[in-house]
Amino acid sequence: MAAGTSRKSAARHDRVRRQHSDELAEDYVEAIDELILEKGQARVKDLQGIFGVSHVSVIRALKRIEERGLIMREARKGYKLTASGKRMAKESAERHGLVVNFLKVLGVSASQSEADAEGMEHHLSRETLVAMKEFLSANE
Amino acid sequence: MAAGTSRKSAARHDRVRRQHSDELAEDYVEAIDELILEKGQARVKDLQGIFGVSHVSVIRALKRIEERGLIMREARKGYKLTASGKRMAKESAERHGLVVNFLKVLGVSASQSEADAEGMEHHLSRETLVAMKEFLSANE
DNA sequence: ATCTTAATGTAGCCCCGGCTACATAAGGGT
DNA sequence: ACCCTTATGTAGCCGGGGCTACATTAAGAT
Repeated sequence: MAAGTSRKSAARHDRVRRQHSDELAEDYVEAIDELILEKGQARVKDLQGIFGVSHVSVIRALKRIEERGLIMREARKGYKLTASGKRMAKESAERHGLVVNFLKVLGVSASQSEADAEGMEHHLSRETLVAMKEFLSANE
Repeated sequence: MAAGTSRKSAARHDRVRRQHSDELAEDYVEAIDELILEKGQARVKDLQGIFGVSHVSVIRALKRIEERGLIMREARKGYKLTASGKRMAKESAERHGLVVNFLKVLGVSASQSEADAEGMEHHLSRETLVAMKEFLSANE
C-alpha cells in the first residue's frame, strides 16, 4: 500500500461488521435446514445443543432471524425455513463445501479444514470463491 | 459429516467468538504500528480517521487494548506498542501479507485480495497458513 | 497572555450476543 | 385427571462496539 495510507478504511470495517451480523443468521439457517433434514423438525432445544448457548440466546436469535424473513414458526414443530431462508441455507452450504474442499486440496487436514472454513466462509467475495472453484477443477 | 450430527459445535462457536474479540485488538495494534512508522506517532484522531468510527469508540477500544498490555500511552504523543503489542503487530502484518499474496496468486484481483484478506485473516489456523505458504513457494 | 479551535475525554444511550432466574406451556407416566 | 419433567418464553443483567452531546485539555494565532 502507498506510504502514508493505511490499508484499513471505514468502508472495510463497515463491511466486516455487517458480515459478522450475518454469520449468526447463516449459521442458524443452516442448522435448521440440517435439523429438518435429519429429524423432521428444528426446535429451540436442538439449536441450543448445536450452538452450545442457552435456550434464551437461541430464542432471541430466532426472533431476529424471523423478523428478517428467513424462518417461520410452525405449529408445534419448531421452525422451518422460508423461501429466502432456504436460498440462504443452500448458498451457505455450497459455499461451506467449496471452502472445505479447497482447504483440503491445499493440503490442510480434514478437521482443520472444517474449522477454518467455518471461520472464513462468511468473509469471502464472489471473486475469491470463483477463484477457489477454478483452483479445485484444476487440481482435483 | 455423519448423519445426525451437525458440523457445528459449542467449541467451534466459542472459538469464533474469541477470534472476533481479537480482531479489533489486532487491527488497532497494526494501525498504531503503521502510524508510528509513517508519522512518528499514533493519536486518537488518526485512528478515528482510519477506522471511520467516532473518537469515543477509539478511546474506549484503546483503553481495553491498553488493559490487555498491548499498548501504552505516551506523554503527548499518543500511543505506542508494548513488546507484546509489537509482536502481535508483526505477526498480524506477516499473516496479512501472506494471505493477500496467496489470494493474488490464486487469481483474485489485488483490491479484492486486500478486502477478503482483511475479513479472513483472523480465522486461519497455523496449519492453513503453512499450507498457503507452501502453495506460494510452489507457484510464484 | 488570551482567545479560539482542535483534540481528547466523559456521560449516557442503542443494539446485539452472552447469561441466570423465574414463569408458563407441553408432554408423558401412572 | 394429575403430577412431574422437559421445553419454551420473559425479565433483567453484563460486556462490547456503535453513537451523540457535553466537558475538558492542549495547541496555535494574534
